[in-house]
Amino acid sequence: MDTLDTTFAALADPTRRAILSMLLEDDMAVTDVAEPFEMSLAAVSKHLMILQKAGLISQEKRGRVKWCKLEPDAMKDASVWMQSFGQFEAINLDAFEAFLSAELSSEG
Amino acid sequence: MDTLDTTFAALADPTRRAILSMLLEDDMAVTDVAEPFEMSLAAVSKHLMILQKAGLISQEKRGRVKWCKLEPDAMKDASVWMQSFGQFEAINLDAFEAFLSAELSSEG
DNA sequence: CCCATATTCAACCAATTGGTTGACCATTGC
DNA sequence: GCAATGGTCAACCAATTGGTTGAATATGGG
Repeated sequence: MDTLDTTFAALADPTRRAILSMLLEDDMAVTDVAEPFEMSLAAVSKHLMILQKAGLISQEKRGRVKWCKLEPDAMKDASVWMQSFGQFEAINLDAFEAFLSAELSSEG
Repeated sequence: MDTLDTTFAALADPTRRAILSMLLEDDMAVTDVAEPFEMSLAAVSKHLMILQKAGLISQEKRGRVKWCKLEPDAMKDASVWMQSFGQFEAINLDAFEAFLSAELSSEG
């Protein structure tokens, strides 16, 4: 299972991206995640499954409530992959990292 | 048409990602793009259409040959969107843009 | 215990996706 | 002119996707 496949596929749906944005604020219960969407709870539950399988969220059941938590690290591989394209075409990663450390040290 | 939808969907297929990687090297004719894949030319042609509609490549016909060119800027929105989830020091865009200007000015 | 709440499961459906094949159109070169 | 080359179109197919509904499961509270 290529993780880039599942990551990009998970991100290709606007409902799922909206859910991720919501979770950026705070962890949420499934029912609360579903509330703003004009679709059934079951549909949102499926979206959450897809996000979980992609590793983009984790879910923990406490009592009868299942809490959803953003797992932003799961975006890293996809982000790095994209980085080799884009306006990053000419990027020299080593140089960029050196630049970043220079920035950090000068910012004190 | 949400461009994030089409961008992420386009990137969710391994064949299309492979094509983009190939085009990173150089512009290519449709037939040459198709050559390494174990699928019909028509199938690859469809993939190229999807990439083009997502803006990730452009295609220009010269004679009977259609040339495919990577259009990396089309990844920018998606990249920025992902970046809002943080954690990725390495692709901090502000820093990256500063890096690019520094690169440009030093290259003369 | 019993009801309400929280969530998933299962069956189903329409639309989309990723592939095939064969016909078709455009261009090039002998 | 005509055959070969480059590429798309159209019809088709199986698998997947994103949604529905109704039933099922688990938990919590009076």
